[in-house]
Order: sequence, then C-alpha cells, then structure tokens
Amino acid sequence: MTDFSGPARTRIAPSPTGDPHVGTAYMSLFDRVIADKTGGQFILRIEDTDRTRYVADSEKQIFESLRWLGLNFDEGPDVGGSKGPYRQSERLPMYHKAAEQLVKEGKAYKCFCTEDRLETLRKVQQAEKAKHQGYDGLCRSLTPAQVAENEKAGKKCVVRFKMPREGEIHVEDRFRGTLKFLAAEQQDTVLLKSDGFPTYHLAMVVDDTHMGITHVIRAEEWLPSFPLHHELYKAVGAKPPMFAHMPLLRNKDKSKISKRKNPTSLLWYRDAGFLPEAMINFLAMMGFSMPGEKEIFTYQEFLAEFSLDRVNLGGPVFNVEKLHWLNGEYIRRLKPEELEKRLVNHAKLLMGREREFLDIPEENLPKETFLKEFEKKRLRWSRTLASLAPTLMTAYEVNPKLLLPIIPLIQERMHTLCEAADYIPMFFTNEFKYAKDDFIPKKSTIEAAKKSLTEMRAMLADFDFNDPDAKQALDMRGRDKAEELGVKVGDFFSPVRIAVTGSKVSPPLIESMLVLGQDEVLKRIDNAIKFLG
RNA sequence: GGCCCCAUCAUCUAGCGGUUAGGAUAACGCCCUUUCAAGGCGUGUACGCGGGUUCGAAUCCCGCUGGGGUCACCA
Repeated sequence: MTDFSGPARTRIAPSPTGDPHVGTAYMSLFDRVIADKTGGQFILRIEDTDRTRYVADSEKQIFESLRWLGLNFDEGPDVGGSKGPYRQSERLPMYHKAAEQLVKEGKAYKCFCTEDRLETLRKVQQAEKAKHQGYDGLCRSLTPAQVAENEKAGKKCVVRFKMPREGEIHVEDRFRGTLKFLAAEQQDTVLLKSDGFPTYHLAMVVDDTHMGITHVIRAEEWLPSFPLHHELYKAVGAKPPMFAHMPLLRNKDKSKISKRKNPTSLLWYRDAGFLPEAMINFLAMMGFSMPGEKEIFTYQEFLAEFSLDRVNLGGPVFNVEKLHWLNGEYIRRLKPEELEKRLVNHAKLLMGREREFLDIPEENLPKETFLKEFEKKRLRWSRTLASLAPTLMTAYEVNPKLLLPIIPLIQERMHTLCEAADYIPMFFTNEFKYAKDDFIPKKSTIEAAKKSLTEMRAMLADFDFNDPDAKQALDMRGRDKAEELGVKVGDFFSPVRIAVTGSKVSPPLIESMLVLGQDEVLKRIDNAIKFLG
C-alpha cells in the first residue's frame, strides 16, 4: 500500500478542443478512485492554452459528461477550490514567472528561431533521416548581447528548456519501474510560446506543483516526454508526483482510439442510450480486473477492490460490442420504475433533435460491422424516440398507468435506451404499414390467416381483460383453438401479432394485448380483417 | 527511421514456477419458447518465436518477431 500513503490529490486536465473524449473519462475514473481510496481530492483543470484549437462549448460538455458519469470533481472551474484558477488561460502570470525564473537561472533560454527555419530544419532532418530529429539548439548559445539585440529588434521569441546533453535521465513509472533515456537524444522543448501561452509541459509542472497533485495518472503516449517533465520538476525545485502511465484505449485494429474508427465522444455514448454506470463498469474493465473475475460491478465495489497492482499494461481494444452487452445487463437489473424514468429522460434528451438523426454520410460510419449496423439503427431509434418524447412524457407524468406496464415487456429486449424505439411505438399508435403477405405464416394461406383473426377476435370479444389470470387463460385458449383448427400454435398467433402490433417482431403478444385493452385490440383486429378484405 | 512502451483465445481478461491454461463478449449448435429477446446447456479458438535459468516454465532472464506510442510555438 505504498501507493497510497495519505490523501491523494489527482487531476484530469483535458483541453477544450472538441467533444469530451472517452479517454478523458477513462483517466478520470482512475483519478477519482485513487482520490476516493485515500480520502483525497480529484481536480478538474482545463488546459486551454492552445488558442487555435479552442472550442467554446467544449468546456461545458466536459463538465456535463463527467458529471453524467458520476465522476464529480472536488475542485474545478465551475466549483472553485483553494488552488485556482482552474483554467490555464487564467493562470498565465504563474507560467511567466516560472519561465522568467528558469531563464534567469540559466535553465531555459529565449529562442528567436522563426517557424520557417524550424520547418526547413525538420525537412532536412527527415530527408537525411537524421538519427536525432528535433530542435538543434541554435539559440541555446546566444550571448546576452545577442538576446538583447533580438529583443530590441522586436523579434518574437519562445522560451525553451535546456535539457542536459550528456548522461542518462532516469524516470520512475509506477508500473514500469525505472525508465532510462539518453540525454543526448532529448531536445530543448518549448515551454512558453511566442503568444505568451505556456505549452503543456510548463503548465503541467507549474500547475501540478501549485495544486499539490500527488498522483498523475495519464496515458502512455506521454512516456516520451517523461524525461523532460522529470528535468523540469528538478529545475523548478519541486518533488515530482507519482506517475502512472496507463495503456492507451485502442481501436479494433489496435491503433490509438480515434473518432474515425470508433465513437470517442462521451456524448455519443450518452445519446445512444448507454447508462453511465455501465460506461464506468466498462471503462474500469479496460486494463483493470476485479479479483474473482467479477465482470459486473459498481463503482463502490471497484473502489473497494482497487489497486494499481491489478492494472494490465496491454492496450485494450474498446469493444463497443461488449459494452452493448454490459449495458443490456444493467438495463435488465433496473427496477421498472427506474427504467421508466431513464427512458423518459432519455427521450427528453433527444426531443427536438430529430434532424440530427435523419442520416449521416456513409463515409463517416465506422468501418467495423457491428458499429456500422448499430449506428444506422441508433439513428433510426433516436429519431423515433425524439418524436415520441412528448407522448412518453405525458404518459409518464399525467397517466403513469400507461407507460409503466409496458416496461417489463421491453426491458429484457433492450441493450440501450434507444432500443426501446423498436417496441414502444405500437402502444401509442395503431396506424400500421403492414402488407398482406406479412399476415401469412410460412407454408400457410391468407384464408388461414383470416381464420385466425376472426377466431381470435371472437375469443377476445368474449373475454374479461381484467381477469387476474388473463395471461394464462388466453394462452390456454389460444392453444386449444389452434389445436381445434389444426394449425401450429405459432401460425395461429402470428397473424394476430401483425394485426395488434403491426410487426412480426414484438413484445409478448398476450401481455401486449392486455396492456392495450380490449377495445383497442378488437379495433386493431377489425382493421386487419378489413385490410385483408 | 531514432527512441520508448507492450505481448494469454477474434476481443476484454484470470494466472504472479507445478492448472486438463479458467471466465466474459462475439460466433456456432441444442434446449426453453406464440415472434424477438432473455435464460440454460454445449462446441471451437490462446500462452508469437528462439535461447537460457530451473527437477519443472504462460509465469524469471536475454534475443528476435509483432503491435503500439512518440519525435510541433497540440495536448
């Protein structure tokens, strides 16, 4: 338990450059659990130092999606905290001060190289296939007089860090132990950009130090810049936190997860009807495993068993298909009242957004089959649910008796909230677009279908829908009737299913009929009989 | 290409010197069944390769191979 000797302070530092990323949630989960495990704090810091990629809405969406997942932060831009501000754009003086100090101490230097020079340098290095690519350190040897001259001329400059040039740099990763890098292979990285904003490297060290971060959980992609960070901590005279580099979430082809090949937006998962607790469970399964091979577990259980020793370093493929299954498990475990609530809220979320779900360009569909199919269906489901939302809300709020009885019939058929769209509409409309052929079971005839309908109609007209044993009674009578007519039970019920539900695939027929009520069912059967002529 | 990381079924993984290498998803088959599901049962598929260490390696070491990441005034 040397990992957690006292209250830990962890942080997630996303940059507001687009949709909230699933990787952000992944790291946040581990940050949150470490904070909880130690009675510490989890902090959200917005890394908005890149003005060119800044997206206005992004920050709000990050707050929203983390909270949707239950990954609440103890300190952050919209909740405050004693170590703020929590937006890097609001902490500029701190970075300037740190940069100036480093320059003054000779640990960093001003670099006046133009973008053009750097670009040609890069091209030459690539063409030459140079062993060590990167900044050549030209300005490192500038005399104070030369610097003054450049500044007087009003030349733009950046501040670069003076990396050691000889020896090895040893860094400590929680999972991998000591990692060794050759100093000669490092380069003098930019700390402060010419627009006055810091780069990630400077900002991270300054902020993590100031905010008292004790454990940095970040993706493996940061490993190459780890030596720089290590040296930076040394340069500012701060003790580095514990670093734990987690594996990268992967696409199906094992490359780093990307939105071209896999949905990466948390909003996508939310809109598609994945439950936050299923998402958390799934994310926790990426790289971490519970003792006893438990696969379905709550955050509390995760917290109770969590240990960095149970983290697996192989990059896990983010398999939406398995998430889909997991989500189904969670849906089935919900109390009907709870599922009802979630469903209505989900419809509310989608309400008025029909246009978004009309269609999407084919080329934007993920290549992999399951995702492609799911996305097509998801758009259809979302559209249906979006337009059904007012009805559902009314049913839920004004007449709770209307929606709740339907829930048990659809609950075990759904994997995502959106999938309710396959089963719910028939309870609210009887305008079906069926064809005559739909009524005819295989190897059967239209006459037989009509016979089923008229027989069933007669039976139902004379049946007490309020009978407590209605389900069993109807089932038995149906079977008897099928036998009497000399047809298969399935063939007998099939035309009725089309008539009542409008589809060959539906929730259980008898229970659906009982929910619909006698009048409505008879009406639907009459409609079908009339339709068949 | 340089540097770095990683390596058990298709996928998520259990395993931390001795197991018939286990579970889950997906696939397939059977059962249940008025459709679709859900559920039950079952089948197939894995320790990348080569050296060591050891009485004994999926487990430890080395090399190779493979995969990934990174080489920006992005994070």
